[in-house]
Amino acid sequence: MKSLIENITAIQVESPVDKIIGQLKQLIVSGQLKPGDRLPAERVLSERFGVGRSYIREAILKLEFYGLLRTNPQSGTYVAGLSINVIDNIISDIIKFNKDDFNALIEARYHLELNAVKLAAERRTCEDLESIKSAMEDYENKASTGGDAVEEDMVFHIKVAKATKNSVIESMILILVPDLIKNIVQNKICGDNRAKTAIEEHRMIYAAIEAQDMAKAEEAMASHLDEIWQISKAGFAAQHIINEAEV
Amino acid sequence: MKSLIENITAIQVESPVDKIIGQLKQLIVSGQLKPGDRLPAERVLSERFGVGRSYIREAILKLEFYGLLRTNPQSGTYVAGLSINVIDNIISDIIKFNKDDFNALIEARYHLELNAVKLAAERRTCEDLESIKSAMEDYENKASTGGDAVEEDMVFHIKVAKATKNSVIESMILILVPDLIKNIVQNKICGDNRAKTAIEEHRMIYAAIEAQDMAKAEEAMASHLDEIWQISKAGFAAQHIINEAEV
DNA sequence: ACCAATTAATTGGTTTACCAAAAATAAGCA
DNA sequence: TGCTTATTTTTGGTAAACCAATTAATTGGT
Repeated sequence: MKSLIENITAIQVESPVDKIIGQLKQLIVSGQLKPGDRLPAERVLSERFGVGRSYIREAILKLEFYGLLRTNPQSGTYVAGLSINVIDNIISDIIKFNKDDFNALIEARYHLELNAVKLAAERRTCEDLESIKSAMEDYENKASTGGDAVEEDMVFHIKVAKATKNSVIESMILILVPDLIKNIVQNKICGDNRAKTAIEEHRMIYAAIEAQDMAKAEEAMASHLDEIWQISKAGFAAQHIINEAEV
Repeated sequence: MKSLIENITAIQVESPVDKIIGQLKQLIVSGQLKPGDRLPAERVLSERFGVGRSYIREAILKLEFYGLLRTNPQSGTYVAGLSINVIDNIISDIIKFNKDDFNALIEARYHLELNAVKLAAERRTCEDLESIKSAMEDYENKASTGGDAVEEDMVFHIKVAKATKNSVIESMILILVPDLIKNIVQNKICGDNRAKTAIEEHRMIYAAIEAQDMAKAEEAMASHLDEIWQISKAGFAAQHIINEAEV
């Protein structure tokens, strides 16, 4: 049964936009399109790649987000003035950017939040403190009534991220949050014991941020995340065993 | 003159998709659209918001990237099963996610790369070592001939990121790279002296990764980035002064 | 031969129309 | 009455058409 599923999923063709992105990459690495050049008109690309213009625009949009293209209305779309080597490297990863690797996800979160909590402790305003405390209490109320307070937990962490006053770090954590939630509920990390200890850990983190003690904040966050990480790894292993059994 | 420019830039209206995202947010926070619900059909939303369907699709695409929506072909688009609080928080930040805050950008990069280099030192394979060394030599060749080797520098850091074996961290660094380059060339961080010292710093980093010495790798990277950071801050201040003078 | 102004062609922005697949509904049979 | 099977409607996927603005070309005058 497992092999059947694998065959099916293996068939799935890469999305049209990724194919287009790959083609554009080829144009660039082959030298037909140099950095700084203007791209052919969207209509031309559409015809050349044998695909609707919608997909061309979608691909351009994606590459624009990564800073590889810059489009001037009524003028044209231009390749960034980066070296071919850089463009090549980045495009290759855009195509395969997925957050499905749970281990990588948890690990990235771990490092990000450790840095975030330190900055938060250093820079938090009184308003930050208020909103963090409020989120913490929401979590405690939900957790003490027995429900899984995964979302409330995440709000707590989001509020901490906001206190960093660094919009880039905040955005990165925000990007990971939905996938983290998916991971946590999937591996059933939220048990009664866990909720109790998490409440204590949150309070430790909050206290450290309030005291603006960066070292203590980092330590508290590390122990908080470490536990989640361990459970996640165990859950992942268990899931793996189940999958193996299906073969 | 400054005030004139400011007035012009202040007029810029938010893009249609951001407006749509804001509307969708309103639908959700107002309770008309609950987590898990299916969104109205794209055509309906298009008519309701008085805008073309392309924009609706674009907005959905963006929200999908952040994990807030999930669209099943030929079935419908669904709101993620997250609490309204979480969704509200995330959407608010999607609209204003820009990497134009150079201080935040450099700072985020600093922390990301410090973590990355540690992981790279721990996990690098022989192939990683090869590609890092190759990138390093490319940089040295370019820098020693006098040219600004900003891109080559970035390739070096990208290769280090690849060695972390963490696709999430790698992708995050990749997202920042183009903006980092923009910042560096804008602030003219690349001088002759700088290139010389950077070569030495790169070699230190490489040596630490080769020796799999995590602590040393972190230290080397920190001193490397610290210098860039200082110059960047100085450049930013100088730019600020220039802008002020224009008033 | 050179410059200015007007026209023609091309651009990305935006909307609309068309398509196959999936769901929901209705009809027909047991 | 209950279940299966057509059929219709609705869905997102895809392509094409229309628009205003910009740019290039051409024309006319000097």
